[in-house]
Amino acid sequence: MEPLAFHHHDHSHCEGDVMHRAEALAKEQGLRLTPVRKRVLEILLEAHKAMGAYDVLQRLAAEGFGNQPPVAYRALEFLVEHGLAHRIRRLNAFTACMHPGEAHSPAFLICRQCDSVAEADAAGVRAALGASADALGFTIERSNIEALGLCPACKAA
Amino acid sequence: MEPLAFHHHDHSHCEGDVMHRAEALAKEQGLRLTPVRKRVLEILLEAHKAMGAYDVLQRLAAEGFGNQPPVAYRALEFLVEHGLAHRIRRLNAFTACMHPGEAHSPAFLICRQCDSVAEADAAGVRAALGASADALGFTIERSNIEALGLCPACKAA
DNA sequence: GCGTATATGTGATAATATCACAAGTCAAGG
DNA sequence: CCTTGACTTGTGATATTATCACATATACGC
Ligand SMILES: [Zn+2]
Ligand SMILES: [Zn+2]
Ligand SMILES: [Zn+2]
Ligand SMILES: [Zn+2]
Repeated sequence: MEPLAFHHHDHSHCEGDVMHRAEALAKEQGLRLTPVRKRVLEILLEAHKAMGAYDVLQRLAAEGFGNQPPVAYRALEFLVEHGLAHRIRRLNAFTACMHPGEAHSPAFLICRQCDSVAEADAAGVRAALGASADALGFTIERSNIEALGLCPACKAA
Repeated sequence: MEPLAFHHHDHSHCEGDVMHRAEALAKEQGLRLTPVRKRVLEILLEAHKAMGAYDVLQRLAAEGFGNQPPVAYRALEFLVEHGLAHRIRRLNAFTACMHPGEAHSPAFLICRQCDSVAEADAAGVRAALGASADALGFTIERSNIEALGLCPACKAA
């Protein structure tokens, strides 16, 4: 898992690459990556940052899709459900997954200055959390791990 | 840090105990634990689970306090700000801190069945998260760590 | 093609959160 | 005592986020 967000990279390439993997994944798992869903994923990838459902909706409406909230929420829900996007609760927002297919429950690093969001490796974090939960007899099914702070770029400035 | 929530305990005692510590803490730090703020903390302690701002507001209104959202939100914000309560983003809700004073950035274990919320020790989790962030040059200022799953009681049933 | 499950469009509404401004409280300092 | 300024609360309005209900359309298995 590479930490794309905080390093310079050919973004158009990363867009295409992730999109390509997402489509392959959908085919492989028999998911229906319909036009709306695909477009929402593209929008998230283009933005390369967390977007609110209504921001996404605005883009969709401008392109001739429905303009009611459920249109955006349903597509986003689908993407999150199938690991193609993530929900950032701290921001009431969504972001494309940069590592579709690689089973992961990432941690999110959110820059309070520039609003960029990076997926960090959370294997160690999950292990520690699991240990704490075990000690209490609690069984974890899902988890949200989000950190707010300053990204390298904003720290420099 | 004891995991109160998932074990039987004399709840009225725990209420009084935590409240007592919170008041001592407020005095010590020159915080103004006004009637509304104190009452909100009591309400959260009585409930012993996460409550939405509007649930709290309803209780306040019934007791003669203001009945507009800012009344609840301001008190809750104050409590969170000063470590007397926590915000559970996954639930859009708030819960009293069971360990006021003890500096901690806890992890929350949320039962999807009975909605109980426990604060788990997150020292190890924070360390792991910090390491992941360091590797990306990201500086963490705050973090939310929330896990959804089944508590011991609901697992048994 | 037909029937069924799934997906989308659309209007309405619910739930959550913030803004703006007036009025009240409180603790110094003069 | 009175003024002043910081903080707190009350209140109405509004913004933002999310879901419901139901009709229509599309895709898929047969
Ligand atoms: Zn991801
Ligand atoms: Zn930044
Ligand atoms: Zn706590
Ligand atoms: Zn439970």
